[in-house]
Amino acid sequence: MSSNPKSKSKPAGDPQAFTRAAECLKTLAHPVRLRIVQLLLHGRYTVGELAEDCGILDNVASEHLRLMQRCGFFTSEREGRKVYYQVAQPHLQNIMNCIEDRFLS
Amino acid sequence: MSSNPKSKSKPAGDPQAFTRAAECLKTLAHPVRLRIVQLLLHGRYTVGELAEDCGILDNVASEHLRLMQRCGFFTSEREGRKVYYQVAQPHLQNIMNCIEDRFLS
DNA sequence: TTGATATGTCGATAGATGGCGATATATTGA
DNA sequence: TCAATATATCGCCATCTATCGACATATCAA
Repeated sequence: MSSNPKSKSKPAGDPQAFTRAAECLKTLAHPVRLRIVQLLLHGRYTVGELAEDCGILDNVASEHLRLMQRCGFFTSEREGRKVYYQVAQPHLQNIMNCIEDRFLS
Repeated sequence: MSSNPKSKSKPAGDPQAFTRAAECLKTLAHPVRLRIVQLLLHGRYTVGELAEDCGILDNVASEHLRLMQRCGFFTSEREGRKVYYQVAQPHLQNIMNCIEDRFLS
């Protein structure tokens, strides 16, 4: 009998997968970006609308959105001079549910 | 009719809660720390065992563990000269399930 | 006690990150 | 065309982060 009965066998772990996961989590791990994800899970918003809600400059919001878009979280559509962002990664809802469950309730 | 039918009302968001959530997520957002969480969700391990599995120096593993312990992820128990770490935060399993679902399968 | 093992802490350093101002691009309307 | 609006990008800089080597502490066994 091992002193560690739960782990007769260690879970397999592909280091590259952990690296990719960590990159996406790091992108999520910012208060403004979490708020943006929460908002976009409830609808479409423009850069300016998100910036105003978060109390940040438009260009800063634009950079946060670009980071998250690179992770595949969002897509964007231009309508006139405005650009609407929306959620593209289905798992974002699950992860946000976990976060809200732990921190926002 | 709004052009944004999903969000008649924006979700409430306490900025401090987002800050706390972001701090914990940032702690999780590191490939080695993700692997450590995964291992500890399957059993108890010592600093040296975790370091060896991750291919890092013992003192580096110790620092990762200290960071995560500060977030309340783990507790530790000394047994002789070894220190065993184990999961203390119940939500870790849920969040790790989401991450494994997205990246490790 | 002494030496070996296991873990923890500290200081230094390289690299990454976040936010700002300035500037660039795109779109619309006068 | 020109000016106004909305978004995106760039360079700079202050701050944070990860890692390492060195050292400190704790425990055990001879």
